[in-house]
Amino acid sequence: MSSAPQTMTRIPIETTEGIFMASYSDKGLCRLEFPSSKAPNVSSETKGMSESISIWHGQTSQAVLAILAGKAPEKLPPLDLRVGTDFQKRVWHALCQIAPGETRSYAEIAATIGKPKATRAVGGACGANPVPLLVPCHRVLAANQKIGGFSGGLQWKRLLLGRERSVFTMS
DNA sequence: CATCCAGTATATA
DNA sequence: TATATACTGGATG
Repeated sequence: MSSAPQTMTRIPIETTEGIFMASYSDKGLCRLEFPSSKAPNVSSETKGMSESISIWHGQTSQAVLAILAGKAPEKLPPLDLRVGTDFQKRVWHALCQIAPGETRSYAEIAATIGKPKATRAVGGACGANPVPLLVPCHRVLAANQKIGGFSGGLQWKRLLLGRERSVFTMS
């Protein structure tokens, strides 16, 4: 597959923690980004937006806000996860099974997908997760409930876990 | 707590 | 194909 010009629509999501950026393709939510900076402009031009994307964005916004509040999202938009190996998809799917307030270890996730030794690979899959929050990669702690690391910024992991009243150990 | 080694998947050259 | 890397885990000092 070589360069497929996808019509990506980027729409900001305003939250109490900042402006998230949601990218949609014609298949669904393709990527979700943490607030990069102060996000000065919030154009949110809904001109060339299709109806589908408008609906998806509503669901995404609701889901993000719910998660930031420490609750489980009621509904999720279709995720366009064509990018990603079978292994990664298995990992992401396993992450979605973690209930709010619950935490799992990378070893547990690895065992769940049938690769109990691929703990490190699981970490890599989490880091490659294009849709954080919706796929609760932040609920995955290292062994012994250590906070571990987080590609999007350790700060987010701590914040989200705190929102869900999850307990974790400092490394 | 700091270091080192083990075993797996992915990215890049 | 070879090498480096990753949101690890376990053993060791």
